[in-house]
Amino acid sequence: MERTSTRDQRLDQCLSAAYRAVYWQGFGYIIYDGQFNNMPVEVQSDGTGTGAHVPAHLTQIPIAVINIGIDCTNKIVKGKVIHKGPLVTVKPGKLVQKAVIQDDDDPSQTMSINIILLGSLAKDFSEVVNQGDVVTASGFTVGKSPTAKQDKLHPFDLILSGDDAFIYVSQRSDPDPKSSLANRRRPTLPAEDSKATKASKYTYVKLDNLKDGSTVNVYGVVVFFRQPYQSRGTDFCSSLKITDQSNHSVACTIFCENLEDHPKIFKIGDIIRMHRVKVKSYNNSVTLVSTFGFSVVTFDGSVGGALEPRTSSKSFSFTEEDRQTVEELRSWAAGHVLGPSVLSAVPLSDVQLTGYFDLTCQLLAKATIQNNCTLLRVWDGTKCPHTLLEVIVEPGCTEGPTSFSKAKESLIANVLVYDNHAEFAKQLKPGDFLRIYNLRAIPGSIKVSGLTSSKPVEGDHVTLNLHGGTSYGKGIRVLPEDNPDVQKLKRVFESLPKDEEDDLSDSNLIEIWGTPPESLGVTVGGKEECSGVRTERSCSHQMLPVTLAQLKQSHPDGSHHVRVQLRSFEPRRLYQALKLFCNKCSSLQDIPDDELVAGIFSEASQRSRACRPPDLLSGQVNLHEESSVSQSRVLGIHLCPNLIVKDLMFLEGSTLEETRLIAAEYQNIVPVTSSGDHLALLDLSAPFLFRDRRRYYGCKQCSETVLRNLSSVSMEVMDEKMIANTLGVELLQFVFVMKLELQDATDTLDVFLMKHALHTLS
DNA sequence: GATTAGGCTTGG
Repeated sequence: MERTSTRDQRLDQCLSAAYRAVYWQGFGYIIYDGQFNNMPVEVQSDGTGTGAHVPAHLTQIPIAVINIGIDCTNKIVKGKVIHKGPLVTVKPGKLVQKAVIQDDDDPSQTMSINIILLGSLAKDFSEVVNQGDVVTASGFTVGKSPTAKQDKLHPFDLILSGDDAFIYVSQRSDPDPKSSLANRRRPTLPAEDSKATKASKYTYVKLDNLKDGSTVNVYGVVVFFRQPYQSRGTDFCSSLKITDQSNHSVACTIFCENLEDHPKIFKIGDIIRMHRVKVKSYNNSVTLVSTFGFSVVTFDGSVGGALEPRTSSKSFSFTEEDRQTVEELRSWAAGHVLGPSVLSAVPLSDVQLTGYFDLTCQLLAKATIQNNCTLLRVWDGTKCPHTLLEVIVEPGCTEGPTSFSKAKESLIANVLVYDNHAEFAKQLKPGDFLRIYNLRAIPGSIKVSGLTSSKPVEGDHVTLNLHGGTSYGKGIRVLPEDNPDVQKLKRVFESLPKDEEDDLSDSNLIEIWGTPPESLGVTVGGKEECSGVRTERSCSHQMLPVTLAQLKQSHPDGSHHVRVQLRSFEPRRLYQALKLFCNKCSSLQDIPDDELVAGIFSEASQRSRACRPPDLLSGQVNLHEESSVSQSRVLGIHLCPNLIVKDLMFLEGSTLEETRLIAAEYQNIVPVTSSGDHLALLDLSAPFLFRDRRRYYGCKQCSETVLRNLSSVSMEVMDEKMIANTLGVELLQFVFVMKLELQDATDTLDVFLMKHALHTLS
């Protein structure tokens, strides 16, 4: 950021908006404070099955060709809604709705893509569109899918936001009688429906009616489960136990090669539907074992919960009858004790000194402790009443932030996971929402090969361990964003007081300040090895990322989350990032160099006449310079009568160097010049105050300096703010400013990062 | 159309 007028002007222009909008959150990501564009978006909900409302000039493109580079202008994407997530309030008034659509025109094409709807469109969509509807989207943008790895769907997302975005609902096959909007639509009988009707109707056997050797379809409520684990054969194995209204409980063993195909069970009480399980007798009990063509779908078990099927099945049928079955099982289960674990979900604040429990939490950081032991640093927004194990981690072993603010740190629990769970933890990423099953709270602290430090043995201590093995369902599961418990957690996090220093504490700043920029790895990375600008940093924000193109269209006051590449940054050296900022007029300027300041002092010194203002205590010091005896100068020293001598001194006629030397001895020096009988401050390009070895500057534009009636001045606290206030100076703030040039596939964006820096300068 | 597993902890 070299000092050029054009650059300064640009900075000035940008800053008033950018200052409000952009916060320094570590250099890895940006929060852009703005609201989603709230333009009304029409959802055409009374389609007749022909897509007649879609304007003719729009061209349909297949889902398979969607790519970040495509031109989305006048393009439409059509697909059947195979999954509809809940309407999520990211922040008050900011809605997000996620759905998955599948290419419906080409049955051989099974590619599905996530569509993300923002703002009012999200709300409309959530009210009007049902699973099974065929929708046509236009005015979308394409973003990289952050969940592609997990959901195995399309590598890109369709993002619908703002007034260009439209959803045309052209068909639906499964009317929801509860939706009044849906009822307004004409009953449709498109090909879709006949296809659905053709699908063989499944019959489900109650659990008290299982005949040995038969292959059946069943519904049940989960009373026990363990996460799938690698069997000694070719498959992963899940074992679970289910029950139903017959009160019989049946053990099930499921073998599937792919983890994806295993039942996605999150908690006891989940509802499960299995197709093609074989009834086998073992130890005089009936069991169910998966057989060829096995498929499974699970649902949340809470009464009134969303009816979101969790399945990897591409072709998946769900009828009104299914809906009823699920609801009936939910109601039935609500009145029955399903197992001890149903009560085992415990927040950190309720952790007992001894016992096992399930913890729903967010992973903030993780670290390898030993070959078979990984530390998970997690939180759920509540504070554990017991002293938790502290773990010392060797440098370079941590993924995610290595330190947090005090406030956040007090909410973080260290969980040690062993063996198979340490192995599983390799795939976890900071920010993931987790449920840790059968976590054990052990009273007292345990040393882990000298790597843990026990606090003084006072009060209650507790260590959280997830021991190896899968007995009692021990395990870890990553919960999806739309999970109701995850939503709850997010709300808790949002309600916590904002923690400004969370990502860049003072100590971190000081560390950066003292570190050559080259070794900072450009600070884009949160990982230890910051070797280049492409290091990835994940953060714990829960907003869906938007593209830069979308961000540029938004109003500049809300929060956005972008995933971008850093193209360039300025300045290259951190000290060059230090600027002066005026809170009043938002102007930004460089700190004047000593040469300029010395010139101002020198000029003022020559003008000075060492006057004696009537309201101050004044004295003079005659200076005879050895080098030129002919020239002597007079330093004027003025003190406020009602202030202690050392507290504030107005120094007249001194050079910069002299001022600096005197300022080393006296606490507050205000350099002045005289005009007639009155004192005046120097040109405000020079510091107006030398205090505690720091120099303070005032805004030329906003200051209205007054150095009269100083006799009546009294200050309760003598600090730079009070002094500036007394003198009519608008105090300039020290700030770090960096300019980043960001890019993604859609656009580039210049971003200014600002952070108040005063407390780090010494 | 073979095989896997068939809950039930204690320890870093």
